[in-house]
Amino acid sequence: MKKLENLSYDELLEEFKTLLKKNALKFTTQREVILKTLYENQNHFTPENLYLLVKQNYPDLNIGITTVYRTLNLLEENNIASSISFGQAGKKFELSNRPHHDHLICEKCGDIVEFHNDEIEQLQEKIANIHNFKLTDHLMQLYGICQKCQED
Amino acid sequence: MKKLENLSYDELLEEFKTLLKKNALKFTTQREVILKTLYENQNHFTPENLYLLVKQNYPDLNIGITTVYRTLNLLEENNIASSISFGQAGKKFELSNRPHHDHLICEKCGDIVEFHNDEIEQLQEKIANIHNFKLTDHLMQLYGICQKCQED
DNA sequence: CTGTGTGCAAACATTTTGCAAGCAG
DNA sequence: CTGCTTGCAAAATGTTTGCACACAG
Repeated sequence: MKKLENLSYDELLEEFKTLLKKNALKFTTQREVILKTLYENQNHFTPENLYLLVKQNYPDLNIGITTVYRTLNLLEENNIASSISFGQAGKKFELSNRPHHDHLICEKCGDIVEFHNDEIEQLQEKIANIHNFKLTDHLMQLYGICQKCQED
Repeated sequence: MKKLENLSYDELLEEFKTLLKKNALKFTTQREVILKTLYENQNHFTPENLYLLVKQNYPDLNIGITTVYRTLNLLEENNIASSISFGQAGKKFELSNRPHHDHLICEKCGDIVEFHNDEIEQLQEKIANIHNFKLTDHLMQLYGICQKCQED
């Protein structure tokens, strides 16, 4: 699997075009706009949110939410985007070009600190191997009280 | 928050009854049967799966899936059960009386393997310390493809 | 030109809500 | 008795599919 971390928009776009060509799929305005919107707003989007933002930013392009779903699934299947599940609240998607990180979350003030720890990631691989899983992703969130809130 | 790890069924039931009494809620056959079925099948259930199993095990009790949803939410709100999200595939629930563990989840078939790794938990503590957080909890889910699905 | 992509509406799947009847306390 | 609880049906929510027209290659 190709590593997409830290790609610029143009590089990401090339990646997307290559993938489309390889599968005899077509490069359309809708697909381009969705990728661009995801890139320009380094955020986690629900399909609905993304749909509304695209509609707002490109009012002349009469995009349908169906296309947003189809494109997000296409991007995810090809590892250009990834999603996190939220129960019946649905999924949130983000591009795969950001460096990997996990979250340390303060339960009192909601502050989020990003961190990365290779040692843990290696142990996670090891655990997956033991169970014969091919690891594709992980979610690690540590909950606690930050220093500031401990002092209050 | 009360610690429910390793409680027997009777203790769990007492916990549940106390909770119901405290909130002027009623102890019904349906609620008892749902708790019991969760306990006797130390498994992760979707509401649908649990509903079908209860129907099968108690054919005389004409239970509705609505009640299963309502009871699972009640149990979760009161920390007697907890759930994991699966995008549009919904949630899976398990009782909270079991020793701490994390989850390895197959993205294709939804199968869940439990694991526990002290080394990782110690590293998590260390990370929290570096950022001056007092750790209270964590969520760690590894996503991958299980051996069976890799073969397909 | 050919066949993929699109938007729309309808279908689906999962979960929640409104309601009248049932039953625990 | 009182009012919480239940099952049913309908609604709500989120996502996918069928179709005829549009358009990229």
